[in-house]
Amino acid sequence: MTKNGKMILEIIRESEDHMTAEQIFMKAKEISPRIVLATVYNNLNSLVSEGLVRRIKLDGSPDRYDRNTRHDHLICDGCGKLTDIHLEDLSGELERELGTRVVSYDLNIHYLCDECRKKA
Amino acid sequence: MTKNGKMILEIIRESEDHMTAEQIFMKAKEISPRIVLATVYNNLNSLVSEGLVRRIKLDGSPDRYDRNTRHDHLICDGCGKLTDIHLEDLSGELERELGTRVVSYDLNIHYLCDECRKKA
DNA sequence: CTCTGTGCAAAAGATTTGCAAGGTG
DNA sequence: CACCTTGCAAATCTTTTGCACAGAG
Repeated sequence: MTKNGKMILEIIRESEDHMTAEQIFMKAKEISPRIVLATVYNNLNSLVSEGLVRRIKLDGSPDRYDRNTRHDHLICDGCGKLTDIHLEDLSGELERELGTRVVSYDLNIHYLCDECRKKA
Repeated sequence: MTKNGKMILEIIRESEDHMTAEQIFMKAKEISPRIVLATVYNNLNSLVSEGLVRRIKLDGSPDRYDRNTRHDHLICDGCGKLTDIHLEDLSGELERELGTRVVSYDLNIHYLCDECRKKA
């Protein structure tokens, strides 16, 4: 793994929230000012295909990147806030129901967070 | 609902597969040759926010549009094939676990289809 | 007559690519 | 020396927007 790759993985692992490529790029520039956005994208693509990083596709905003430990996502339909939750792994159950090997799955749950529920 | 809106909804409802905006545009042009891609996008956005159509975001290819009946998706990581499956509704279970009202959820299961499994 | 959807062209946003150069082994 | 990542700029692809007009109510 390259220096830039390591740095980007580290940035993602250390971050509390789910960063966009742009945000990762900003952080990376603090460390290595000559880095360029394309390099961040290249590395993100590698990290995703190696399975070290997870890409989250959202409606109406750029992709987010997340450390790849098994968990699910709670998405507020009001403000777009994205939160990690740790539900039990459904893979076994899904495999039984489907009768085929499951590589992985994405479970994104849409809800309204407290603030947005109050407003509505 | 407008004429174009109805037509586009009809195209999506009648289609077996999960079409891109471009493909919907092609079909729409057969019916109404002066229609323009932007109009298709506008209508798709309306249909999605009215909840009549579901938008599926994929990695590395344009969004797909799907009739909005509760179901889940099987995505082959080899060839990208997208299939509908009908698992039981998990909303109740999720609400119990999360202790909050669930608006909806997306469950996308990654696997390898028969052909891709043979190749691998 | 007014209002909203439409066609059109152009813009915007996100991501990818081609290429030359640089660093590492 | 050979290779692969990088920086850079430009391209690409998808989707959105501004505007003038047409058609429906």
